[in-house]
Amino acid sequence: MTRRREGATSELTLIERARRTQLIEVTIELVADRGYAGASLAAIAERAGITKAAVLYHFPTKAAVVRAAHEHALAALVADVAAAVEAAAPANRPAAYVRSMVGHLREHPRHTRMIIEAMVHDDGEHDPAARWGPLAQLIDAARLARGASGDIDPRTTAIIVGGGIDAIVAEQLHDPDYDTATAAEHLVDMLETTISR
Amino acid sequence: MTRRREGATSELTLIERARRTQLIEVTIELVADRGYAGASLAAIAERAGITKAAVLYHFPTKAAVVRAAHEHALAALVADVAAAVEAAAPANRPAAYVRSMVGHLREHPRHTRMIIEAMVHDDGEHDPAARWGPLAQLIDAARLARGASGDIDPRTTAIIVGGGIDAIVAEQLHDPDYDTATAAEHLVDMLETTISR
DNA sequence: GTCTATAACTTGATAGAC
DNA sequence: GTCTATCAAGTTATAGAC
Repeated sequence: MTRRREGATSELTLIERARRTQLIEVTIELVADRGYAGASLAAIAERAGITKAAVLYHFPTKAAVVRAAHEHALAALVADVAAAVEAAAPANRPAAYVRSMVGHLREHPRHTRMIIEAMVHDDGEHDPAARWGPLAQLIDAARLARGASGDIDPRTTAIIVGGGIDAIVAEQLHDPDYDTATAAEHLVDMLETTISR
Repeated sequence: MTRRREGATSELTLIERARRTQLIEVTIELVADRGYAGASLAAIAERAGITKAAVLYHFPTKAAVVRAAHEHALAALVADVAAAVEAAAPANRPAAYVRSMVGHLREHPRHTRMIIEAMVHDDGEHDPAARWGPLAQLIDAARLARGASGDIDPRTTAIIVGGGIDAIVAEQLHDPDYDTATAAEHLVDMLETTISR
């Protein structure tokens, strides 16, 4: 009975890749629907149409399944935002960051819940600086490019804006009619005013 | 074997009130330390120094214990913020709201975790408008008092600022040295600039 | 008013048949 | 490669003794 290691995706057969992908997808759906607590091994197996033991054949532990699901959702977000940011001029990158992140989260609501759940629940392992660090750097660079001279704290600005993004997305999760694009522009306005000082 | 109903606190004896209070306190601590998932009936009973059955004598279900703990933390926050807001002139109330909420959450970190956990996890029952509604009203009133005329959306402003408050407090939870007072002033600045238009 | 004892169930995980 | 069968440990909750 061979047991799949957590990494080493390069050595997996096609059907194993498919199963892993399927398990990651149902786990994301499950976490989005019922939260971390509702994503039990039994529930994951049921949604995938296989047994608990079969799930644990493809992943060493339940935690590994959830971790893989989280990493999948996060990687998609990071790739999307990074592409949008790099396509913008340095002075406009903070705005591009806000717009693309709100846009991505709106377009992938289940990924969003997965990421939020992991952020809140992943005990200790989560580093907040990983969240606000990149935006803080973009703000610094943008201010340099614009020649702004006031003394703002990029860390706090990034933290506040990050929280604003989360809140906008959370609102849209509850009220699908909420206009996140306009809200994002509102947030961009506030950010622009702050960093232009 | 009489069974306590959930409400009707007025009819409780003194020692029952003490037990209820104690159970609420240990539950808040437990949720703050280990999250919703870690706050099992067994854990609550152990911290309170009684048995699981004894806990369920004072509350009908485990969910009722957690609900009571959440309501306790929330009531303290609301009372504190309401007092600070009412003490301020209408034009300054949005700022008072931000300062007092950040201040309260900083001074009661365990209550904070409890409230966040409930916000994220309380399935569906939670109404986001209850969060941004009051601040949106304060913003409206402040703009009226100042004679501001631009067209901002109080709802979105309130949502963004609420998210900013959460993010500041979350950061302080992870880095106790983070200066939330200064961060709150930063957020107040952004808010003031927005609503003065 | 608080306990012991236990019911009834779910959890994640393993061993071994096929 | 996926299954059945089983596991020990955890969960909430109840019944009834004291």
